[in-house]
Amino acid sequence: MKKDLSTEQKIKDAARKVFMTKGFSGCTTREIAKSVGINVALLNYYFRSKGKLFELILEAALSDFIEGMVDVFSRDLSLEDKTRLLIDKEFEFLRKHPELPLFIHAGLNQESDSELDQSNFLGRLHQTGIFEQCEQAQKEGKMRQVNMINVTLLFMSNCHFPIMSKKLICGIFQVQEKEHEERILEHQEIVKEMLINYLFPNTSKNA
Amino acid sequence: MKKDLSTEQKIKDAARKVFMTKGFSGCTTREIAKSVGINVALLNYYFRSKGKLFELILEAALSDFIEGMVDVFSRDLSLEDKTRLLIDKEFEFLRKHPELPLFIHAGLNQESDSELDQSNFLGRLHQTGIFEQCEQAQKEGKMRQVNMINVTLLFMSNCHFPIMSKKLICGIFQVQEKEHEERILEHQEIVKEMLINYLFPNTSKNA
DNA sequence: TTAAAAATTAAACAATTGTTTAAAATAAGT
DNA sequence: ACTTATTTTAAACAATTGTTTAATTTTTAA
Repeated sequence: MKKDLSTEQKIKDAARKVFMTKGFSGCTTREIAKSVGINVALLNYYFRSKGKLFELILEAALSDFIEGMVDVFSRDLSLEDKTRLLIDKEFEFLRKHPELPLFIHAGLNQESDSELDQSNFLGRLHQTGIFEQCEQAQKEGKMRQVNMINVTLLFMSNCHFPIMSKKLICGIFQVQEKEHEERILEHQEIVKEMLINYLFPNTSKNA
Repeated sequence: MKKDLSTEQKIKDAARKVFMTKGFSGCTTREIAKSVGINVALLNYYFRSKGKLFELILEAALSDFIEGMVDVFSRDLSLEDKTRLLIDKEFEFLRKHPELPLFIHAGLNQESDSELDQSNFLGRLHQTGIFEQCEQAQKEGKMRQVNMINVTLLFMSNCHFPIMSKKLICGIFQVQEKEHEERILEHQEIVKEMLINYLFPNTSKNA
């Protein structure tokens, strides 16, 4: 149905999959090459080194995640609706890419110093006007007075952590994958209600 | 002042530090041995292999974390007070061991199948009577009807994630360590209020 | 003191690592 | 058709990996 991608893209796809599940030092260049069906040397021909390839994948993963936020923030919606939509979209996205959050955090710790600033993710977020919208709502007393970093932490904590802690939760509570999925589904609703209630206390006193 | 520990313990301590910051496949046995000041072979003399040593450290890390919860749950306090105390203790603990959450999650993913059940963490939690206390409170309408897995997720998400996402947050928002610490300090209060309000909606309508 | 046990080391092991070199195959351009 | 780039490979490179063996030092105990 698909296929016939360029060799360069096929390597990227394979590297993404392998790096995601095993981490940078948890896999070998030969492993990646083998999963594409090419020679190891070709990997260094397209990308200069294992490290360079990894940075590329990590950067793309981070971008994917940020763009998801930008997409929601750019819409013409109330803050409450944006919050709800963002949480729903994020859970939906993470269900398809559950290994992403752990990969990003482990990956950032791998790199000596995060060259994360050059991507200008903050700029991308600013462009959406989300910060002004929050500032305005806070001025009008519609939104709780909370720093935007803390707002981001609230959102990310409650969306990302439940997904990335699957093994821990299943291990501690001795439940199977099936029940975990149900709990996550319910958690999605819990998080929406809790965050909306906390961030916009006046407008949503009736649950 | 201290020192004079057994060689076995010194290896464990060094391994913990190295594994925590670099992960299992991100470091070498020689690196650990060197940081203790011993020969590589001695590491395999006390612990049979790198993998065995790692499992030991991971197990201990998980235990540390669970025991913190058990300690709080075992006290004679109301659920609200236990929640507040648990969050405070957890943030305090994580400030001292910020690399712990990421280490645990990455470590669990490293292992083929989590032999996490044999530790009987669930049993340790049950012994504290926390589940009965919650069940009782939920029956009396004092606590929101939420599955204990979801309660745990709420607690862990909001305590662990803010700490483990330090590099990501500092990278995106272009802030230094100092400001991040301030945000975390504030976040601790935010999480306490938000969780208390959500889990015990009737008793704490006045913030 | 001396013999057995435990702790520690140096050296070697085979396997694997990321990367490079030089040759071969394929594609493109004329 | 022929020459030149481009893509791909096989092989080798030196370095590093976890682990083991055998010898040596240190401790224990009789």
